[in-house]
Amino acid sequence: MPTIKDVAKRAGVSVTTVSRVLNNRGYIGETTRKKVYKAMEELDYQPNEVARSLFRKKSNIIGLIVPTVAHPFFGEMTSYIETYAYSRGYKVLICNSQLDSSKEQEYIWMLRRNQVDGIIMASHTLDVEEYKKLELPVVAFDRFISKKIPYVTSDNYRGGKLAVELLLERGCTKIAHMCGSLHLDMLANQRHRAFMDVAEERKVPYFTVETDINVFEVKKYEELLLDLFIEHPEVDGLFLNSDIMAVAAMKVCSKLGKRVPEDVKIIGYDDVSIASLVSPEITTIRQPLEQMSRLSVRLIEGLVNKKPVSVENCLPVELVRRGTA
Amino acid sequence: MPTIKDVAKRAGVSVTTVSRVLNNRGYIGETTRKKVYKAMEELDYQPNEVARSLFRKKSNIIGLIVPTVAHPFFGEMTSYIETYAYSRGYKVLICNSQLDSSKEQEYIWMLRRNQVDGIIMASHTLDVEEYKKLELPVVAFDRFISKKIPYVTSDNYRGGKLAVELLLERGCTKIAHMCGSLHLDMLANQRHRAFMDVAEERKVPYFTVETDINVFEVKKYEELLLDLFIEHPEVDGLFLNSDIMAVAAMKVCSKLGKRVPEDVKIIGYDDVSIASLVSPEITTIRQPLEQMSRLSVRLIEGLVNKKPVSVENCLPVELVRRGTA
DNA sequence: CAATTTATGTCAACCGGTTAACATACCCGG
DNA sequence: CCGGGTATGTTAACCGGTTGACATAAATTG
Repeated sequence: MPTIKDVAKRAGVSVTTVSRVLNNRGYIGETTRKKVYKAMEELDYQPNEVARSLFRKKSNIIGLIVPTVAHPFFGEMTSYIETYAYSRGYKVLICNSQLDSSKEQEYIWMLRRNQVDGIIMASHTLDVEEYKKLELPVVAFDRFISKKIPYVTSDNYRGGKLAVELLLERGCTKIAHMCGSLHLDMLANQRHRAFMDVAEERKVPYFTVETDINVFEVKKYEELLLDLFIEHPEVDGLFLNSDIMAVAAMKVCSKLGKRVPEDVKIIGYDDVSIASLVSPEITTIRQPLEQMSRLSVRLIEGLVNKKPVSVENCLPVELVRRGTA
Repeated sequence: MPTIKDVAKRAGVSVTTVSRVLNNRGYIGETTRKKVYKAMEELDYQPNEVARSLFRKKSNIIGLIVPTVAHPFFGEMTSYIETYAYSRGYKVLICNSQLDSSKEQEYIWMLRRNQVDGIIMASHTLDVEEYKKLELPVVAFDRFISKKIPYVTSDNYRGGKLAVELLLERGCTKIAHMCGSLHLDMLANQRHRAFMDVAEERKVPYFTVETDINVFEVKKYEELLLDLFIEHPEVDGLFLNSDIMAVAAMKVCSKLGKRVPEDVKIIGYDDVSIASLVSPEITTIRQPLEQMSRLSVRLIEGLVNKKPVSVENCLPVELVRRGTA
């Protein structure tokens, strides 16, 4: 790998001059500039960003911790985040925590050792205190940690409300909500809050199916839903916390000979691309994932540049009526 | 952020001693070691990996270029790669090229500037020459570039063969294959080769549906398949190059009132998790994605450590019989 | 023509570690 | 008591850039 010295030698100028060309500072003559560019080209030179990062104390790298990028929601989110971050001059180090808190802690340490400029946390299994200790810019995705740590979310309560209301509007009389662990302190739990509030207010019997703490195992979804229908065959409305769960629900219904939406109405969440790909298409609550992703990056940028940023960033959700409810 | 100097001062030892503790080299007394660890803990010190990378000329970062991590196949792959890489001491910088060659080129430059130890390329839209120029360790995913560049793939020809043979075994009389651009020089194109070979040998009429060069747009899949059925309503067997396409195919069939598998048999490819989640479950050709991912990382490691590695790495595929064929 | 402005160079320090070379000193065993 | 292993320190160079201070000289400008 050629270094700046090689470039200087080849162009017949000093290292300082090359650096000045590279960073566009100070006076540089046109001919010199051309000479330097030519030398760079001939040597196929590219500045060593590691050296630059060291000096500048800025790596232009964002750490992104997700449960797993294999889950379509986080896959899409990661794609949006990386694409936008790149357009802003940032690179993304990806971390799959599997919702395992010791892994999450290790990743945080690793990111710190690697001098990332900030961390977007879409997995939070640690105690609040651990996050507060971080002197790094941190943006939480879908979780409130403290008044100091900005977070991005969408209107989960409203999402939950819209979902149940749709089920009731469609005439459901016994409904269930399947969600992730309610022990993890995530704002997504507000969907369940809304679900219960509305169900109770309308005096509709309801059930809750909580998945394991550390699981995106789709097989598990099926089992749990099967159990639900075995215990409560009269359930005729299902609110699922993700579209993936909704797909699983459709399968379980089909297995049990229940027609969707005739016998059972199903409403998912997120509006990932698979939701509109299956048949019937899944009625769902759409989170503005692209906007949320971009906003996360902008918040990190704001923190990095010591600009004031708003702590609470809640974007609206939208009911997408399709075939399953 | 505390530096090694702060630790030295606090522990009352020299910087060299701290470094020796950190790197476990030379003689260190037990009491000194303890003092140093204690100081590190008290200061919450972590060594600056940027500085270390600079000195060692090794970043322990792998660049991963995929078309988009939003596609389940690449999402799952990325998850496997990152998890395995992390267990081997590597971090992963993720790049979504969108199958856009100028973006791909930019990402390659970026990765080089950032001194990654190697690149796993699962998107290759550039001319072969561009890749050969790279002095970096590169592993290609599903593409043969040159005898110098190791690649990981699975037995695409066999996969294609298994797929068509299954369709024929199931009695299909008019079949079609939907695949990505055949202009991108990917080993996945061998599936189409096999498809045609078998169809011709068995004298079964067949059609090819080629998607656009730069697309994972699922809407497009539907349109193309709809067009296919409008032009050739007698098609009764569909081989799709991904499970996502297969899901789209099921939807199109359902729209047209064709039952799967009774009227149309469908076989997908990859066996991503969604394949066994929809109903009916998708019959598919399984690529050993986890093994392929791990192998890619090991190849990078081998190249980094100047160990001899085999150029051709083709893993077996497997027919997974499920509900759609 | 003097004063600026422009253009470039030299030199050294710095970012935060790592490492080789060399010095010193203690402890232990033969 | 000498020699070698153990333990630690000092110093300086290095990784590949960046930057400020300062010097020099040519080109512009008023």
